[in-house]
Amino acid sequence: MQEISSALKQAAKSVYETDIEPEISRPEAKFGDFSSNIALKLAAQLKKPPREIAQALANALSQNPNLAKVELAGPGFINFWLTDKVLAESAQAATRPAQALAGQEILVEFGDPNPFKEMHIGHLYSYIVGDAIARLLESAGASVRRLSYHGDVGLHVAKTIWALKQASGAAEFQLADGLAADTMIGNYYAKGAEAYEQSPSAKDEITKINHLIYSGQDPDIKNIYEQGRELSFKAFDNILKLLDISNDRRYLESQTAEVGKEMVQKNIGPVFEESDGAVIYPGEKAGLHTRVFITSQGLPTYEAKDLGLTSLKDKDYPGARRSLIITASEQSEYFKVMLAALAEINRSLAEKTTHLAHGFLSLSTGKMSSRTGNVYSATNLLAKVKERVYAQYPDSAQKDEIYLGAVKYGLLRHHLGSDIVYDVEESVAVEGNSGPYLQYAHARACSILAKASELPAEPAAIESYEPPERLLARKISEFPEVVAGATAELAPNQICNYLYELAQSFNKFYETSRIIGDPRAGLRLKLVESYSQVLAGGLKLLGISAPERM
RNA sequence: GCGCGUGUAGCUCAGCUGGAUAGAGCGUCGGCUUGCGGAGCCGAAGGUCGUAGGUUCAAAUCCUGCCACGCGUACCA
Repeated sequence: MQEISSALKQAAKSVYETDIEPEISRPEAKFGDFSSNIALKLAAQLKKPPREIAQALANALSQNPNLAKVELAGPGFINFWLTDKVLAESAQAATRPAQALAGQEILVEFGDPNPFKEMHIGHLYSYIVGDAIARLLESAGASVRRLSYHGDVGLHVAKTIWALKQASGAAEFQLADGLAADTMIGNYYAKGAEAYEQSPSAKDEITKINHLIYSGQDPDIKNIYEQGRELSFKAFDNILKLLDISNDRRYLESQTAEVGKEMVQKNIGPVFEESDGAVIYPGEKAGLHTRVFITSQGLPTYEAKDLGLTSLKDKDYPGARRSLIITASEQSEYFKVMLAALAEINRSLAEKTTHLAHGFLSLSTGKMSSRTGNVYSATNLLAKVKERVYAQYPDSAQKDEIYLGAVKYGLLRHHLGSDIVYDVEESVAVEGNSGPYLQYAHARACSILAKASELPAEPAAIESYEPPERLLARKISEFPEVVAGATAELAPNQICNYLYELAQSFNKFYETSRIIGDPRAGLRLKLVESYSQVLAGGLKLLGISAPERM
């Protein structure tokens, strides 16, 4: 691809004395392996018919030994066919990802559930998509630091602690294990939140607890708080371990408050303004919202704290080239304001920081009500899918890989910005575009390879492909480009699309091409091998396992 | 009101840095199996790409207006 591009560039230069960066694309199979619209682009500039230009450029490339055929088509496209030999080589090499980000340190913040509350499905989505993006960056050679940020202060904490005090204190936490710990915390929060709404006396007590948490004066509260926070994080760890998602460092809101407040106060005048006793950033001057950074009571808001967080990250990772923050899209506007303020304080830090918004996740059945904290929890969703998969695969040793793959793929296959309506049945359906479908596709290929390995090796020296073989080889060879594109655009769903198409290509090939025992077994086995490696590699980028049987 | 996002087949979604006849899954209808895992393959029906304009050789894709839905809009996070 690179080679065709530079050859075209050369040709344009020598024939027409013009500099242009040719666009090469992957057209439908009938239009060749690669295609360029360069002649159409040049037509206006050179004031010549596009087909004439295309013909001249095609002639210049027709002698290239790696190309089997160069043709004109349509209004002036140039279509290229690789020789089967070159195609075979590129399919073989497809499993090696390009190291475009080698040596770069990149920070990725995602997940961000709050302790003293249950992790809900929005956090689950954020974790899964953030992890996939981190994996993409890692595959390109980057050193990724997975970070998260947690609201460990505030009214929600007081509500949970109030409910804990009503029960027997944090001691009960000790009893819960695995995913149950998270559910238990959620239950306490729900009790506290309900009491806060329903009972004036409870509301007073909760407000009082909130102050005591800040002051740290009451040893009993302090004890419950510290234990509760630790156990909350343990509960999150249990979920993350299950999901095979790692987390390098947690930042806490209680750490960022002072740093952020200081940053704001130092910049009152040049950046921030005082208004009605509060300190604000006048975002309206730049078409953004004006937001409060320090309240009239002198407390830093989330805005100020997040400013502090960027500074903490910068101190901890001074060499980081980029810093991504992944959250739900409801925070998009807010982040623009925060980053605009940051740009005025520390331009280079703001420039390397990017906010990435994902859509809202809901379930095709069941509504969420966020009023009482009765949101749909991550553990509920996982349990539901697990139950469904366990019923379908009672004897499989891969039950857990299957249900986790179903959840991850079901979320990741969507475009990042759009809202998702998650359908449990669809996500576990084995026929259709699902995680289990791809896992099955992989297991089937592995089973062929396992059988073949028991037989004597077949020679692979066949010079040319039959059509179904060629289509599969072509699809396999696209993998590195797809990964590069998905990484550049931070779009894991492009990997999903590709893998699904890849599996379809394989199934078509498989339908017509006998492998074991066929005279072409050697060549075909090589294809199956590359295919299963690429499929497994692609699934790995999504954080999905590729079982050899299921 | 203003800002951001979304609007593509009955349903769920790809495609959006302009390119060839707008794709897939589910669902519907029809076909394929004395064989490597049929969880598959082949075919049919199904589309004013929200809408009206504009730019262009070429628009689902870019620009503008309008409509619908979601989110945000100063002391919550």
